[in-house]
Amino acid sequence: MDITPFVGPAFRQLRERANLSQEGFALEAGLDRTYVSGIERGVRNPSLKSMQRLAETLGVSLDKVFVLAARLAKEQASSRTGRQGRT
Amino acid sequence: MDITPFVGPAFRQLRERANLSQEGFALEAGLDRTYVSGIERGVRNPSLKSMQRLAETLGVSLDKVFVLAARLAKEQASSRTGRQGRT
DNA sequence: TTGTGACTATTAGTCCGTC
DNA sequence: AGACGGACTAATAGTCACA
Repeated sequence: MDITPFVGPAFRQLRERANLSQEGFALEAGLDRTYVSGIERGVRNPSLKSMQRLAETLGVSLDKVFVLAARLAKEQASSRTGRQGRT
Repeated sequence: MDITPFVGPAFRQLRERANLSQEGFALEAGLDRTYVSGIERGVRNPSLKSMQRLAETLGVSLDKVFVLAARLAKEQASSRTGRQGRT
């Protein structure tokens, strides 16, 4: 299962949970706002270190981001087959 | 916690568990052997897609690689404090 | 069977802006 | 507040000869 399209959305969800704007988030992480935008939309292919920086800024361990991404991937897969995910 | 130095070793551990040589593994993944070597040793900073490709070749989801990496990071941290990890 | 330095082509990541 | 584009520089992808 390819979870790469869901890593960006996972970051976005965590950022929104933390009540950060994209720009504020990017600034804190020391990255460009347009780049973070691209990552969240899944159109960029970030490096390991970039993702680590983003995770660190959000105060979560990187593996949790990927676990969330995997969950999002499964939710979308099951929504297409009508199966119910975590409520 | 920065788990980036443990992502490469996590890949290595999974590869060895699968009884693959670095060369055979690289070949299957369609990558250069020396490139895989660099990733496993943690001297490379691979992109999300590169890691996805490696995980796919190993037949595991990417989040599991990161969970393993996080476990390795914790094990090393606790080994320095004398605490015992998973046996 | 793997590690390493050096290399080029490609992409990550920045900075300017508009919508 | 965020999507999106162009042009740019720094870093990575991917390869090789050799240890």
